[in-house]
Amino acid sequence: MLVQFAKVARAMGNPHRLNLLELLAQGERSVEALAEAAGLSVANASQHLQVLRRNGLAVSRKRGLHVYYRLSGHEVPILLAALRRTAERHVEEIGRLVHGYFQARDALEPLSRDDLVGRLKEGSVTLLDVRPPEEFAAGHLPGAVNIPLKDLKRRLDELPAGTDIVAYCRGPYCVLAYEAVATLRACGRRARRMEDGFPEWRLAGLPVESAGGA
Amino acid sequence: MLVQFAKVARAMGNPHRLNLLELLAQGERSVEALAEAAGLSVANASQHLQVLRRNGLAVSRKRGLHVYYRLSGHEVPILLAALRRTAERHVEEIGRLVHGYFQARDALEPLSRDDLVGRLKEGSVTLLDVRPPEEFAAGHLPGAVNIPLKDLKRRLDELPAGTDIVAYCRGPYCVLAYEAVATLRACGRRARRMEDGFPEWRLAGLPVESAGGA
DNA sequence: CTACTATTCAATAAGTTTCTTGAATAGTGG
DNA sequence: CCACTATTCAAGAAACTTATTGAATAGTAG
Repeated sequence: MLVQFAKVARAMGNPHRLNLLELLAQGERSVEALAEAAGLSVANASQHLQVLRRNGLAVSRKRGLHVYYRLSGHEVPILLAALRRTAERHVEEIGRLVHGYFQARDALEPLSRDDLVGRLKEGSVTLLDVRPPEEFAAGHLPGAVNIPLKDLKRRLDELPAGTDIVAYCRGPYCVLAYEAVATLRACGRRARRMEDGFPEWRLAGLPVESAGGA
Repeated sequence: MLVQFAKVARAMGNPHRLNLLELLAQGERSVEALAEAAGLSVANASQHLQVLRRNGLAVSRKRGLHVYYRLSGHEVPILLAALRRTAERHVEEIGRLVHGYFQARDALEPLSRDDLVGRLKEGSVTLLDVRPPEEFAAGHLPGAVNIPLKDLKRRLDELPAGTDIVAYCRGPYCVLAYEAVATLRACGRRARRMEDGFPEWRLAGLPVESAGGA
């Protein structure tokens, strides 16, 4: 029994595979797209993905030429979150990183999911998704505007002037939203970041919109 | 960042270390005791424990000649539980085991923690802890009687005759309570098992009694 | 100070993981 | 059926993990 559990843990015990899992948490993608996004050779990405599949963390389906991978179920992001939380709390090396780089930016007034839901109902905020368009297309928060971080300065006028802006990205270890809020404030806008990212939102069972219409 | 997370995952990626973690979830213990319980040489156990410590999963303190290890915090059992749940759901090999050996025994009427709390208030059950005395001493459910599985037949008369017996052990993957219920029923007693074990009970913040008086 | 114990350290041999490379497979469009 | 593409497979070199051994360290009791 423990041997099997250890195999699953070991499947997560490689940074590239963790990276692939976080990418898969954004939605289904082909091997090629994943390899590209993770900065791996296709053969290598394929091998890592097979490890994830063999250990029940991901599943794949073939559609035409492409093989699409996705996470095998809801438990996987929960497991990833538990791993993050444990690692964060206990490894000093990580502790220093989190409380240096990230906590320095905590002044950016994180807004919890619940608070955000309330403010969206009031209509008092503009929701900004700063992830790349592919990820936005795969799924996003209802009503969100997509401006990838790198285009933000250029496309600033697409954001209504009067309202507060709430930015979100991939999750607690993604820096996109932090950068976006910093940028927006530098441009004189009132901006905050959402505490979590898209995967956590979906995980919480909250409504999601996607490009395909579904 | 991902590199650090991967290290933590990898620290759990060995069956002996998972076993040590489950033992540590029972309470603090010396290297020697852990080595003995896990069936490892002392040097080997020491090395595995150091891996756990280096990755923030366990901490140690020296008291006299002995070094005592324990889990580093609440997040660790949560992480272990998440790992179990994921592995259980998705690895077919485990699936077969769970639905063979364990589910065959599911007729042993598992009682949830909440139901148990209710029945304890009514006073309609005898609570039986079938773990070894050391683990019982380190902490147990309030009011529980400790009869290790191997002594159960011999000490049957210590259990009051009229009431239902609810047996518990180390947790969902521990077989002690299953065996105990089977044994008790074979002896004509009305017995059920508690769904989880002692670590889960403590994790849920429910009251715990221990030998030292604390 | 000496004998003794619990734990850790260091070295090594066997096994596993990882990345790279190039070839094999399977599905598509003409 | 052919050329083409996406993915997987296979083999090999380098880097890591693991269990075992025996020696080193640090604390206790006499």
